[in-house]
Amino acid sequence: MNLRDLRYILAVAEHQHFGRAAEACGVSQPTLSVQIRKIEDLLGVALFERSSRAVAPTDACQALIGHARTAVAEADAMLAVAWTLRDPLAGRFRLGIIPTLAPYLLPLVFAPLRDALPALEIEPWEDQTAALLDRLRGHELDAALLATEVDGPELASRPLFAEPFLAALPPEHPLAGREQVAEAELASDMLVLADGHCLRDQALAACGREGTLGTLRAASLATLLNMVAAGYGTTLIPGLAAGAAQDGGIVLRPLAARTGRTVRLVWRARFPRGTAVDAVGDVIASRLRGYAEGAASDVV
Amino acid sequence: MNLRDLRYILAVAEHQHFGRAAEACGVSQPTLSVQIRKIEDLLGVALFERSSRAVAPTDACQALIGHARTAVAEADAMLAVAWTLRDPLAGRFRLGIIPTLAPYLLPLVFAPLRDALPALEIEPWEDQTAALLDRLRGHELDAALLATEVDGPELASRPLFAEPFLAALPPEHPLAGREQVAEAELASDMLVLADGHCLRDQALAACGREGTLGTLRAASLATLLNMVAAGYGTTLIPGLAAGAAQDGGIVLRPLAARTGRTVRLVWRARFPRGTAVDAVGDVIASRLRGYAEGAASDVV
DNA sequence: AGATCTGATAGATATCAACTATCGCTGCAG
DNA sequence: CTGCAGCGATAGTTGATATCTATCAGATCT
Repeated sequence: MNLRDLRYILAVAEHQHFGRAAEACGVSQPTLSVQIRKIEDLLGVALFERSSRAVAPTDACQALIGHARTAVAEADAMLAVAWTLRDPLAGRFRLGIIPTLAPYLLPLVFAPLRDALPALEIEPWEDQTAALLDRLRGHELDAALLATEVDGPELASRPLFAEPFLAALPPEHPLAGREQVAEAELASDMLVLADGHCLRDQALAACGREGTLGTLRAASLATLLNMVAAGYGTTLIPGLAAGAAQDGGIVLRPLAARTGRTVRLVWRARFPRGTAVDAVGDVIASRLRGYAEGAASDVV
Repeated sequence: MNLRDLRYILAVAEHQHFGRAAEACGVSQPTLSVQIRKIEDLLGVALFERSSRAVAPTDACQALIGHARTAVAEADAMLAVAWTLRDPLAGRFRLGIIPTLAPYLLPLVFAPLRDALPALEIEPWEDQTAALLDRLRGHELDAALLATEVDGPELASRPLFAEPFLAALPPEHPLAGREQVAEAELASDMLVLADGHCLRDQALAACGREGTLGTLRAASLATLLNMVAAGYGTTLIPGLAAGAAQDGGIVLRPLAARTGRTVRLVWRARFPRGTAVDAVGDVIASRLRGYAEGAASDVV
């Protein structure tokens, strides 16, 4: 049995006339005659009593037609819903963001995203890189903003913008007077984030350190900056966080080698809504265009 | 879009695996791949995200699958209901009966019909011939028991049994002493039913009269018999009414020429449930078999 | 009695879903 | 790191069938 068959039944029942029903269905009258006959054979019951002047639905038809109507209506509803879902730039878009990026990037891009993609309901999800990748692979996220490379055929990624690191120093620190700071000079008293933050590994790598110094494992950049402001050491922060850092009596200095990280958009290679991914990436990249070239502290 | 397509979608969504879904649908895996792709093109949205190890339904699929499930369930329900309607000897059967027959025939055939056709819900409808034929043509009756011939290609009929007429006389009537009465002898003082009763015309015809005598237009046989018992005249009653007539101080006599009427089952020639019509006719004819040959008054 | 309207039928055609065979990709294991 | 296995996609063919046009047969109306 076929949805088309059900539509034929409904049409004949409605018009009580094969010719007009056929016209309403956009087929020829013999088509309808043959198909109705086939359905009757299939169901084992006569649906219509034909005479030369009228077509009357049988009791059996009356009993069945409600189901037919519902089935057809549901199928039509499905098409209608699908039509509203056609726009790849509409609907929910779950976007993962790492914690060292979210508080500083989201305020920048949220309005541009809403303006450029009004139908796209972006749901940010903040977590560390590994957790985001797990959720991405598990179809719990549609894309993620990371600061690391990803490999494997399963995921695809695209760089959005470069984010330079800045040295964060207490005002009384010996290096605070410099115009710029060499990465290796921070190694001796640099404070870092807790395990799992990509920034932790990147900061350590930038200074040429492998292991860890001291026992502090800050859970957030805010904690780290407060510790620096209190004179417990130095740290290395991503450029977008400069605005937040300047409030608290901290000296920011560019790095001699302009070390930084690249913020990337990552998604499953097979994710069907590539258009939405591209659009989101475009908006963010365009908002941050020229950021790395300018002075980190005043472009934002 | 097709109900089969919807079943494919449901299968893939359930198994999250094209091969197993194909097996569940009884088709090959390429069939499923191609069809799912076609539906996706038709809907304009991706339903599944395929990777080499897993098949995951998209958000769009989640939004659509409820409709698909309902549509398929309704179609299945339709088939199930149709299966219960397959038996032509089941369901409602609206049977018209003329007033001069119903009170006497129904008590005879109701139990046999119920025993022979337990699933057939017979709904008797009592009215005069013309009204029954109207309802029959208007699909408001499935068949009717009449005592007249019907013609035209629209209706078909079948004789069930012959019903002889009897002369009903007041005990003091001159003819009451006879063994039998000649039809023409009743003409002078015969009382008849109101217009519209076929028995009225048949009684008049049997006595060779065309017009009407007197002003009485009895609405029922019971009225007529009471009038006869009261000595106002004679009448002619159908044989099956003999039982009712014998109670009331009336003399019944057979007619010399054995005049009578033939009770027929009438139905629309195109009525699809010919099996039910035949069965009902068989039961009634078999119950009344031999009736006309026996003595009218004691066979019943 | 002819005209007309109805649904049914016949035969041809084109669409399409199904199959088998095979490919390409991915992940695992020797 | 290289075959091996699993999975979905693709190609090409075949068979079923829904559809068409043309026509028939029955019934009603003028």
